[in-house]
Amino acid sequence: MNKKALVEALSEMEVLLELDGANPFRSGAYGKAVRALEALDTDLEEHVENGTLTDLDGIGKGIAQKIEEFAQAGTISELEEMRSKFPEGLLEMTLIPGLGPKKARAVYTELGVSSVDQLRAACEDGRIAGLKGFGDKTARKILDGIEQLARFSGRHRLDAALKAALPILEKIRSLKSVQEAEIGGSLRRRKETVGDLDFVASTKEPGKVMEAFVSLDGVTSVIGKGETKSSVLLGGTLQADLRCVSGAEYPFALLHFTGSKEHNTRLRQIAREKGMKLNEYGLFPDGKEESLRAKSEKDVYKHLALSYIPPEMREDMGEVEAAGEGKLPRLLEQKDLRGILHMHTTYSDGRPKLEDYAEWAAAHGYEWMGIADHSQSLTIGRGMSIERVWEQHEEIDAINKKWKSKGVRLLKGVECDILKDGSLDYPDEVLKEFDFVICSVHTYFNLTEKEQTARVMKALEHPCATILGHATGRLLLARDGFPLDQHAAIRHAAKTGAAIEINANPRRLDMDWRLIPYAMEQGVPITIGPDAHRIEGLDDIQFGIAMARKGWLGKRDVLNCLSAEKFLKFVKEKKKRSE
DNA sequence: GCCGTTTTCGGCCCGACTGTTTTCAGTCG
Repeated sequence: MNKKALVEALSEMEVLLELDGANPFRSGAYGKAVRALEALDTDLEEHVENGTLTDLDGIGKGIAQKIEEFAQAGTISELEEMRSKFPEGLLEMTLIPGLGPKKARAVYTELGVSSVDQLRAACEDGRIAGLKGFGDKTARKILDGIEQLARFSGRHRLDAALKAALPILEKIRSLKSVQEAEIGGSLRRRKETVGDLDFVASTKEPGKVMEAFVSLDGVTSVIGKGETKSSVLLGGTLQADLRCVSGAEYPFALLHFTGSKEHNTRLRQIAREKGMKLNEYGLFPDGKEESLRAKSEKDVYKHLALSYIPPEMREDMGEVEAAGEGKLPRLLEQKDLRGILHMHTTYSDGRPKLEDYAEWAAAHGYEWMGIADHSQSLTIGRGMSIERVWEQHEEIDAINKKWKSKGVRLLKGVECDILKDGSLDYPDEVLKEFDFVICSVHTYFNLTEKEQTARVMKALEHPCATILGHATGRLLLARDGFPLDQHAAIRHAAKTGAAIEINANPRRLDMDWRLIPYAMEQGVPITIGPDAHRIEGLDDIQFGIAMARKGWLGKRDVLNCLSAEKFLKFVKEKKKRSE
């Protein structure tokens, strides 16, 4: 069964029910089920076969039945029925910022408007402004929303968002009236893509801060400006929100605006169970108007009898329960890493010379660098011929001699293409000369899921295959990955003793962090690779670490934290296991 | 539609801002 299609179908149910004016808790239940499915780190099909769907939190009898129907028939009869009630264009209309299901339904029933184009016309000729509950400003807002929808998908890559946010944070912090300020939202949680930028600040003069915020450089329009909250558009495409609170409220506000929404909901439920109310201003015991005090987020969690949950984990994927039982892992930190692997040099399509990486490692306190240039068949990446491999190995030996006293070592790796039939891109006698082999798919993306899965699994069976590189080949916001049964690939990695890479390049961040818990459960170790083609690309390791943290990884789970000798020992053991 | 030793009904997290109202609904996060 196609999980993505199922998620889309259930999401559509949610919107259609909203349009239909159904009980909001009923439509919301579909949203909750969708999140449960997205967070699912086990095999969906197993749940369907074993009839254990209702074990999942948020999936009850009704939705389980619909999932089973979808698995059988490929569609859901009630969905088909609902679809016939509303024209297709209405769904698209609800994507327009500022236009929700209620207004969409009103323009449809009152004016017969059933597409974005018709809606634009109705805004322009004044019909919208004439509707009850609508006005000139609403019509204009809808037009703006339509334009915004057409111009960009609404999401931004983590690296771009961070780059835009940091200078703004600096400016907010530099304001005299601001005491503390921080980035919140999905950016603080280090999601691989973010919708907008959120900032939280503590101040005694929110008006001044609001004024300064809406007049920042780069602000192209002001979406809203209130006494304590403002939203602006940066460069016409990126929305930024700032919320101001008092110093005492700040920890609660930071927690609230970091989210996720689902995490907050869980925290509020816990607060209620303890006879308290949690909101962005404080934590209030029932009947009292004064909040419990907190100096930091840590104190808020403490009041709820939870250990501190780092922002990256706040996705309601079991972290609240684990924090309640004191079972949160100690998350990976940059200082835990001893080596970095997966970088390209002038031997293939990278800009740095081999020795540049040795220098960088010495300057940044790393013990080893796993060089991994492209293999011979990837001509577009200037892959290495066998002769070039020998040349590179000689040069690495020479560099290692020179750098030994500085405690830096280059490892002779390769990013070896997985060919169409699942075989590797060099003969065995060449492969065995590498210290490690990252296997990656760069070609034939259009095979079926079954074929791709078999292809990747076969590659992992090769004794010399150490690591599966960027598992799906996805490019965030640009290209979907090729179809791959990642659960099966993970199980096969476990069986063959292979590791799986978190490709830290912010365009990829592949394998997806949501699959990491499953890899851990199966006992598959993880490597973090920047896939660097320039020296600056090595800084991308931070994004890989962030994904590792989102996947609850600690020092023990990540091969980068081993010494070079221990890492090579891992490679050897893998060879033995697959032979 | 989901959920449950306050359980099979009656709840379901909470608040800011906007635009339209004349006290509030809709949208968003």
